[in-house]
Amino acid sequence: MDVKARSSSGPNMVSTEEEDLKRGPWTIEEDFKLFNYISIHGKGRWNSVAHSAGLKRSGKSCRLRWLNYLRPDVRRGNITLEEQLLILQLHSRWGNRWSKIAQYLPGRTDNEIKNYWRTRVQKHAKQLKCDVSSKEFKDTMRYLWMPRLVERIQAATTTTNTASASAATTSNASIEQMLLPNLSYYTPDNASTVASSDSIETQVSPISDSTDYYNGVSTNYNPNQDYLQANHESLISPIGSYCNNGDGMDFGLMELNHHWVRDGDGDGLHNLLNAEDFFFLQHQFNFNM
DNA sequence: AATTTCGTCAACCGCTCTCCA
DNA sequence: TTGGAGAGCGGTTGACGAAAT
Repeated sequence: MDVKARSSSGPNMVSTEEEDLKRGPWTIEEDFKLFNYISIHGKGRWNSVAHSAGLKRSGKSCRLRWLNYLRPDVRRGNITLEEQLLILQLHSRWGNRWSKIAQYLPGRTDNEIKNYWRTRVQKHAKQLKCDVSSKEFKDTMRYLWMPRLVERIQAATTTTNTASASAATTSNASIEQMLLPNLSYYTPDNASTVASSDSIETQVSPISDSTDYYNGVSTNYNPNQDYLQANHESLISPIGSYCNNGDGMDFGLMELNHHWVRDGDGDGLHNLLNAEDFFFLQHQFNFNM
């Protein structure tokens, strides 16, 4: 938050002609008010939502809080390998179009993806002593990093196969559909074709037109539900109240989220690059310089 | 054990876009 | 056609916990 910009009217408050607007971290009570208001009335105009919900917040602030934290379909937790790969692919295509990239990662927010890129990817670019926008770094991502991620995803999938054949059938289908075309996509042999093509758009599908893509995962995970219910016993259940108010309460999206494997793979063990990967990449990168 | 540095993430700002009267 | 209001987007910042010294 921008402390410098805060008014002298009090902590976390900013003066306006109409009222003092609160800023800074949201309290549980504020979350509760906003969540319950939208559960009952839907979203509407954010300024009126803020006012009607009894929040001394700007509409902008309410919108952001809803989108990044409170909405039922938001996913929290570590970025999975599949998501990492997708982010790299989509960023190579669109650059810093975070909201566009986020459309392809159900439940992830543009803010989260942006943070991920800045903290993880840019960090590794720095470690490799190159600019994240340089050709060298992009080539490293394309020809080394992404195939490496695919290998690890496939390895993880193989492990899953051993553990559970039926679950792996679904998982394999999803991963292969998403990733295997990209394995051939990111090869030096077809680099010139790839660099100028629109092929990514044909390989990954946005939420709106790819229902097949998300089939078959049974996990029902709603962290916000956990959070809010843990803190507010009287809170209206998202499940119970969202289905019929018709203004953006999209439980279809919650179903779509289930596509992503939630097995804890996004933890330290599977961060963007583990030590082995990093040495591998560093060696390759220096070799290519 | 205390201090410093680093990494992550929530939330803000300012700008642009879109819609509507 | 135009101007205002609201929404959305990308960049940036500060708080805070974890890791390192």
